[in-house]
Order: sequence, then C-alpha cells, then structure tokens
Amino acid sequence: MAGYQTLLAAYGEQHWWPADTAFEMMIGAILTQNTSWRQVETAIAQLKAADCLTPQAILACQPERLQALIRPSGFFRQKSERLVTISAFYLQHGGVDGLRPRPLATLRKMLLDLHGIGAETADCMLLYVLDKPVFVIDTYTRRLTHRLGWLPESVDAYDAVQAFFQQHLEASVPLFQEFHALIVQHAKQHCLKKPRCTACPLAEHCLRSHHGT
DNA sequence: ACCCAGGGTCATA
DNA sequence: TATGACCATGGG
Repeated sequence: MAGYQTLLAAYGEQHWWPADTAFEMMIGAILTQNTSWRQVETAIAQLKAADCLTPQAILACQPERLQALIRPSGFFRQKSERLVTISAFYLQHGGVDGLRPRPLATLRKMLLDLHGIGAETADCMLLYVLDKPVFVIDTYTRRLTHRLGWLPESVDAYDAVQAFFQQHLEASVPLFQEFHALIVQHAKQHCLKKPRCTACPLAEHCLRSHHGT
C-alpha cells in the first residue's frame, strides 16, 4: 500500500502507543474513546499521581474518587466503570501473560463481550499489547481512507474498512502498529482535521478525492 | 458560540 | 440494518 511508505518516509518509525506499561496502555485505550489524547494524558497523570494505575488499585478505589481522577478525559462516569471492568478482566485472566497465548479470535470476542469495549478499543489492545495482527480503524483512518479514494464514503462500517486494510497488507503486527501510528501522527500535524489540506505528504491525494471536484 | 476529539451503547423505525 | 440521542470535558 503506497500510503504507508509515504507516511513512513515523512515521519519515520513511531514505536507507538504512549504508555509505560501494558496495563496503562489498556487504560489509555478506554480513556481516549471520543476524546483527544491531551485530555487522556492529564487523566493518566492524575491516576499515576494517586498511585491508581494498577488493576488492584482501581478495583480498590472508591467510584467517586476514580471518577474525579479521570474527569478531564470526559464521560467520566461511564469510563470509570469501564476501567473497573477491564481491571477485573485483566486480573481474572492472569494479565498480559495469561491473555497473550490465546488465539486472536477468542481474545477479540472476550474483549467485545465486555460492556464499554467496542471494536476499536478491543483492536487497540489486541494490536498494541497482545501482539495480534488486527488493523485499528479510528476516525482518522476512516477519513484518510475516504479522502484518498481507497473506499467510497458509503463504505464506512468498521469491519468493512478493517477488511480493506487487512486484505491489502501482510498480517504483520509491527506493520499494523506503525501504519496506524503514522496515520494518527499525520492527522495531528496536518489535514485530517480539516476538510482539505494543501501542505502535507499526501496533499495531492487529499485535494483530489475529497467530495468530488 | 460552535465544533470536535485516537467511541460505545441503547432506543427506535 | 441503520440512523439518532446520549454520555462530558477542554481546546481551537
């Protein structure tokens, strides 16, 4: 896929998901649901300062206190419940070492069965901590895909967009990790936040395919 | 004042 | 199957 090489050349290796531990990564995946990463950084910093970034600590934390700690990330009532859910799940299955040996399809179903864990959140966890080759589809990825004309805007369902990427790429964990990270990096610096862009590595594509013309 | 952010769930047609 | 409402904070 040509876009990958273009982005890699422009931004270099990302070695992504900003987190110190696997568990912190999973917490971040929940906190960033429909929320900018800046807000998540604040919430995680507060959790860390309160020594509340382990599954045991989260399960032991008073709900109101947990809500207060993550308030900056928005949707704090729902998300506090989701943090409890993933903490219990994590401990119940022996942490990353207990989960990683299981097959991709099994793990994905287990995660999707959790209330508050949808396709993107599950796939982030699968790709970035459980080393499973699933392509993560987020808002930026959809926008890029449509803007470059890789798929028509009518094709927007999560599974359909994911299938497109997985059919056109080898099933490689490092490749999927880097590609998704590069898309996000690109979005932060350039055009995916706006209707159009004029000065970015993919400018010609962006200009060509957005809403006709 | 308005729009949006590295979504997900639920009710309704 | 497919929209729409709702959740909530902070930045641009």
